[in-house]
Amino acid sequence: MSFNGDLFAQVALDLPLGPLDYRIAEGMELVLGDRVLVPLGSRKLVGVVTGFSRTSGVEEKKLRKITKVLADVAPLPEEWLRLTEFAARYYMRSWGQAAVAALPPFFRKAPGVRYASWLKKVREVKAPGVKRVESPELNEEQQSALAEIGAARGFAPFLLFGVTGSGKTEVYLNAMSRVLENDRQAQVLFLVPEINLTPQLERRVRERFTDQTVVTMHSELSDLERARSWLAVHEGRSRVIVGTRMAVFASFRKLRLIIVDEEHDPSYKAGDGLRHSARDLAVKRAQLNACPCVLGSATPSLESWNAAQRGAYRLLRLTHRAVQGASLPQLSVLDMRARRGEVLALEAREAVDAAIARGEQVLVFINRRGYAPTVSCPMCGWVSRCGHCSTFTVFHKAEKRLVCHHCGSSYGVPERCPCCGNPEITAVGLGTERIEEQIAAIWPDARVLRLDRDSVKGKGQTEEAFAKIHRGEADIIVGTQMIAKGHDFKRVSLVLVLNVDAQLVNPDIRAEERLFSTMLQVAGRAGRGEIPGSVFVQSRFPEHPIFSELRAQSYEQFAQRALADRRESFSPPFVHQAMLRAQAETLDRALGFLERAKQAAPRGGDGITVYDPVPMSVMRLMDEERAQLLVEAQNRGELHRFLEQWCARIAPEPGIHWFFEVDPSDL
DNA sequence: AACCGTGGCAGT
DNA sequence: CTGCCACGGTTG
Repeated sequence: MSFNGDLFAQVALDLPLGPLDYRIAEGMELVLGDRVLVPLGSRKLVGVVTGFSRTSGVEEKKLRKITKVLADVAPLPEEWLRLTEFAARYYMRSWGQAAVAALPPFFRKAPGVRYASWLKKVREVKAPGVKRVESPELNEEQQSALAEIGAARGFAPFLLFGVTGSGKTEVYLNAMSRVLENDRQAQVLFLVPEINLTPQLERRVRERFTDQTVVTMHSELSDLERARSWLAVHEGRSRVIVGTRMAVFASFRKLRLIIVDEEHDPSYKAGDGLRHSARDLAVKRAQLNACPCVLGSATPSLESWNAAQRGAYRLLRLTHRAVQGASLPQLSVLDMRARRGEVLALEAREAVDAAIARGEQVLVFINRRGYAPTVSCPMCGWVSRCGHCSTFTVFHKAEKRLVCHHCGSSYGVPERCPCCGNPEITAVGLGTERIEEQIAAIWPDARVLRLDRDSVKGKGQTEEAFAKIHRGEADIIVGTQMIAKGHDFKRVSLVLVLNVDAQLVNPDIRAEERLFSTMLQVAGRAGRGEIPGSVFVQSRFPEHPIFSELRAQSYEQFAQRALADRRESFSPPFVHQAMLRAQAETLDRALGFLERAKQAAPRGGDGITVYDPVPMSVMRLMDEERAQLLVEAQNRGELHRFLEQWCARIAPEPGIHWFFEVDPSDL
């Protein structure tokens, strides 16, 4: 559809309103998907043309003219409009909020005086010189996975389930290569959880496609770089894009394949804005493009695993480690019940001694930054809390600060208890800093390296720290999640996992799934080279079924049990959920609003359950009190019909900020 | 969401 | 009488 004597255009703007009608000036060239500059009140905003009409239901005097067509960039393609329209409906936002937010900042802001010269810079492509690498023969399993992807016609979702080191990346790269070779215009989208934690993945893609302009898209790029990548893909100059969750909204000429690496990773879920799941939208987008979508993981999300079991996704398995000489590590659980106060069990200490003596490296994994999760007064029970959030503040010893990990506020450490004056306040619990300190005390001659968000600032330092490990310049590495992802540590033979118990008793239904996935990922760091690996997990719940599943390195066993639990407890993926969330100055205001909203809810069918409003687990965040209300439905279509009707009936209240979160990931 | 206009109230 | 702020309604 394009402008054809129509008088009005519908323009989607970044407002909680549907597209607005604008008059088209005589002689103005305009097509669907054009970015336009329009007046709104006293403002000038960039919007996207979503439709045309001969008439408008809006009063004559209200209608205003489109100021300008931003025609120096091609219009957004139809497929992109369909995607953003779908995302807006699905996640309960206006089309404009989904569409305009999906554009890089440079293209969603009203052009300034230097727009033209900037656009020239945006069109300059910088191609880093990389040597081509042909990365190895495929084994039989990899070949058959590749053949199935290659044989797919139209929309075809795959779940590539492959153990750590089984060579999923090779399958991705070959599938991409085929698509790029078969069609000179075809483009591929490669989604990754966090690009900075997997710099070698980006490098592998670049080394493989040296004849292509490979671009990246993630939040750490500057506005100029993001605009550059976006435009290169939009104009078809780049056919390979590697990016984080925002990249699912890139604009393509001819998207023919989507890869979602580590599809289970929680960072695919956006914690702000639309609150979308990039993985789910990737599947939807593949459907809109009638192309294959490959979701890959060693520990798939239970949603994807279930979809594969139902036959909705085609399951591809890689069961062998493709890495030469690598073997699965031996995993043992150390019962910590009888050893209160001990940080490291005797067996763990002996294993560290032995590994160091052999000149091998040890990884100590603890998923908590700082020295201790809180400081407390043993006399009166006072604990350090954030002044802006309902959270404890974490003690960071090196900086001598108490830091809120939710809002970032930091406080001085009091000399004595602010409550009773007791001069002996103590650090409670363990963090990476404290483990580093204790390990240095037990093994004074070992070279200890700590790797977490506080010890390395920025990409350069992170890469340098990893390089140090690879060069063998550290004996014991203490770290968080950061050390779990993607790295092939050739000299690591022993992994210690501390402090998993908090996750085992976490009421969040997804906590166990996340724990299983991180533990398996961490365990996979041991024994990737010539050296056989072993893993020790310390827990006070050694009988928990998750450990036998881990010991067997059996994701399938875990998934079967976890899915049975989910089915029994009527949890996702067997029900569909949405959350109505409200923020206000006081908790009572937020809860009161939700209660009134609940009263206004339409009569849902039997398949809909509307729960009572409750405070969120972190009730106060940055001086805002937060509460939420859960809605569950047997059927997704029914849930969305219900939400749409409900949304229209919710009366806004002053001082209340509210929104829906569809498919919430943490309750 | 961001802006404007209204109206209440404090300060001159 | 003026100026400031808070609130509520509107934006095409």
